[in-house]
Amino acid sequence: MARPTRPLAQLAPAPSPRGVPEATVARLPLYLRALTSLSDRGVATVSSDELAETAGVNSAKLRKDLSYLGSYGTRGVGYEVEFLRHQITREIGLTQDWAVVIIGIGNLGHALANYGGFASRGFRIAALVDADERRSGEEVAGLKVRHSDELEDVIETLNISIAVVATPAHAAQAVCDRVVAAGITSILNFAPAVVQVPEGVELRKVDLSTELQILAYHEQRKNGAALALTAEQAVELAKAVRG
Amino acid sequence: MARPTRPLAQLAPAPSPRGVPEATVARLPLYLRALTSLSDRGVATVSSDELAETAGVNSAKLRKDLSYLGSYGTRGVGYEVEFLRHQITREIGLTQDWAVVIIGIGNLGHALANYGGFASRGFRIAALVDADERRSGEEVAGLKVRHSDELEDVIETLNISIAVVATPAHAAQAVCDRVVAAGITSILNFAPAVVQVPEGVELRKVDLSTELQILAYHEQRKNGAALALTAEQAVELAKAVRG
DNA sequence: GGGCACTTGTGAAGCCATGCACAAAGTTGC
DNA sequence: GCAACTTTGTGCATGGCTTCACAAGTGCCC
Ligand SMILES: NC(=O)c1ccc[n+]([C@@H]2O[C@H](COP(=O)([O-])OP(=O)(O)OC[C@H]3O[C@@H](n4cnc5c(N)ncnc54)[C@H](O)[C@@H]3O)[C@@H](O)[C@H]2O)c1
Ligand SMILES: NC(=O)c1ccc[n+]([C@@H]2O[C@H](COP(=O)([O-])OP(=O)(O)OC[C@H]3O[C@@H](n4cnc5c(N)ncnc54)[C@H](O)[C@@H]3O)[C@@H](O)[C@H]2O)c1
Repeated sequence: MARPTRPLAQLAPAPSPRGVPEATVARLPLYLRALTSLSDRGVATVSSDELAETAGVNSAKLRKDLSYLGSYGTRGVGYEVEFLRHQITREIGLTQDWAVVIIGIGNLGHALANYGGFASRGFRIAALVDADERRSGEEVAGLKVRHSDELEDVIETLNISIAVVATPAHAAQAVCDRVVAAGITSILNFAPAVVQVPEGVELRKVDLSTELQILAYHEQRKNGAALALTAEQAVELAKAVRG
Repeated sequence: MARPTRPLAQLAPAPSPRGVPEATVARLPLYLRALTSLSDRGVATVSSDELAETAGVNSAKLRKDLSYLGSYGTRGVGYEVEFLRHQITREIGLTQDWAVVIIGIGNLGHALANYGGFASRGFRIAALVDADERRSGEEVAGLKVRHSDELEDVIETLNISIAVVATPAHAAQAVCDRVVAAGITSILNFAPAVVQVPEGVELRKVDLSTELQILAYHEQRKNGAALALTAEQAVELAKAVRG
C-alpha cells in the first residue's frame, strides 16, 4: 500500500538529533530551491538521483546530507517533494519570516532593498538605515530610509534578527559593533574589510572583488599553461627545423 | 647587512612550482587586501603573526599558504610588505587588467556597474549588456548599455575575459551558454539557478538568499537552544514545586 | 665570532568532507 | 507470498585542509 501523506512523521516535530555539518547547511538552501522548482512543475515524488541532478550535486552527497536531517525518504521510491520541502524549510528555520535591516543605502543597498527575491525566501526587509542626512527620509522600495542615529531603536522596535552591512569598508567594524551591542547575532557583510565579532555572533561575508580575483587566477593559469605549451611546441619546432 | 630590495628574486619570474590549493587561492585576495592596507599605513615589514591578524586568519595557515607561492619571507624578520604584495599580485594575475562584461543591467547590474572598487582591484568594466530594448542606449557609469544581440560581438571586440551574469534566473543558463560559445571561460553568476558549463570553464556563484538562509539556520539554532534550556529549566522548576 | 632571540617553513597529526559501494528496506508483478 | 527490481541510508576509504609544534635559518649584540 502506498503511504498517503505521512501524518505521523509530520506530527513528530524536531529530529536533526544534534549538529548538521556546516557544509551540509550551506547546501540546504540549494536543495530547497530545487524542491521548490520541482514542486512548481507539479512533481510529487523524486529520487535522490533526480533531485541531485536538479540541484547540481552528487547524489551520494545529497543522500548523506538529507540523512543528517532524518530519514525522510522511502526506499525503492524516493522522496515526497512537498514533504521534504517542508522538512528542509523547518530545518533552516524558514517557517517564520526573519526581519532584516540593511545598513548603508548606496549603490548596493538600493539593489538589495529593491530585490524582490528575499521575501519569497523567508526574509522581510524591515528597515533601511544610512548615515547620510540627505538620504534620511528618502523612500526606497516602499520604506523610508532612517538615519543611523536610530539604528539601535529600529533593531529593537522592529524585532530585527539579521543585519546586512553595505557601508564603505572603513565604517564596517563600527557598524557591526553597534548592531552587536543592540543584540544582533547574525550579520551579512558586503564591505571588503576584516571585521571582528564576539563569540556567538555569526558573521558571513560576501566579497565580490575576491570572487573576480579567484576567477582571474584561474584565467591566468589557463593562459599561462597555453603559453607554456606554445613554448614547448616552439622548442620542438626549432629542433625539427635544425634537425 | 639588511638586504635592500631583493633584485634577484624580483627578476626570477614564475615560482609556484605547480598547483596552489583552492582554499589557498581563495585567501590570496584577503592577504592582498591586508598588505595593501599595511602598505598604505607605511609599514615596510610584517611578521606572519601581524599579517595574519590583519587578514583575520590563523598565522600557521597564512605561512603555509604563502609557502605554496614560494619562500618569500626572511626568518627572524618577516615579510617585506611591498615585495610580498607584488608576488601575490602576480600570482593572482593582477599585473594586467581584466576586461569584464556585465550581463543584465537591472537592480544589481546597475550597482555593480557603478561600483568604483573593481578598477583598483584589477578589473575594468568594459561593457554592459541587457536584453531589454528600452535599456539599450541608456548610459550607466559612463558606458552605453548594449543590446544582447551584440553580446558575442562585444566579447570578441573588447577582448573580454570575464562575464558577470546578473539576469533573472530563468535566463542564466542561456546567457552562460552564449558567452561560453563566444569563448569566455570565467563566469560569475548572481542568478539563483543551477547552471551547467563545460569542463575548463570556471563558474563561481554568489547567492545572497543562500547566505541569509545560512544565517537564519544558525539564528534558529541559537533560539532553539535557548528554548530547550527554558524547557529544561521548566522541568526543574516543576520538580522543585512538586518536591 | 659566538650566543641569543626571533620568525619562517614544513613534517606530521587530526579533522572534516566527499564519494564509492552495498546491505537494508520497500515496491511491483505474477 | 515470493522473486526481481529499485532506491535509500550508511560504513568505509580516500583526500584535502587546518593546526600544532619545532628544526632550520637569520639578524643582532657583545
Ligand atoms: N556596489 C557594488 O556593486 C559593490 C561591489 C562589491 C563590494 N561592494 C561593497 O559594498 C559596500 C557598499 O558599496 P556601495 O557601492 O553601495 O557604496 P556607496 O558608497 O554607494 O554606499 C555606501 C552608503 O553607506 C552609507 N554609510 C557610510 N557610513 C555609514 C555608517 N556608518 N552607517 C550607515 N551608513 C553609512 C553612505 O552614506 C552611503 O549611502 C562597500 O563596502 C563596497 O566596497 C559594493
Ligand atoms: N538585486 C539584488 O540585490 C539581488 C540579490 C540576490 C540575487 N539577485 C539575483 O540577481 C539577478 C539580477 O537581479 P536584479 O534585481 O538586478 O533583477 P532585475 O530584474 O532588476 O534585472 C534583470 C535584468 O536582466 C535583463 N535580462 C533579462 N534577460 C536577459 C538576457 N537574456 N540577457 C541579458 N539581459 C537580460 C532584464 O532586462 C533586466 O534589466 C537575479 O537573478 C536575482 O535573482 C539579485
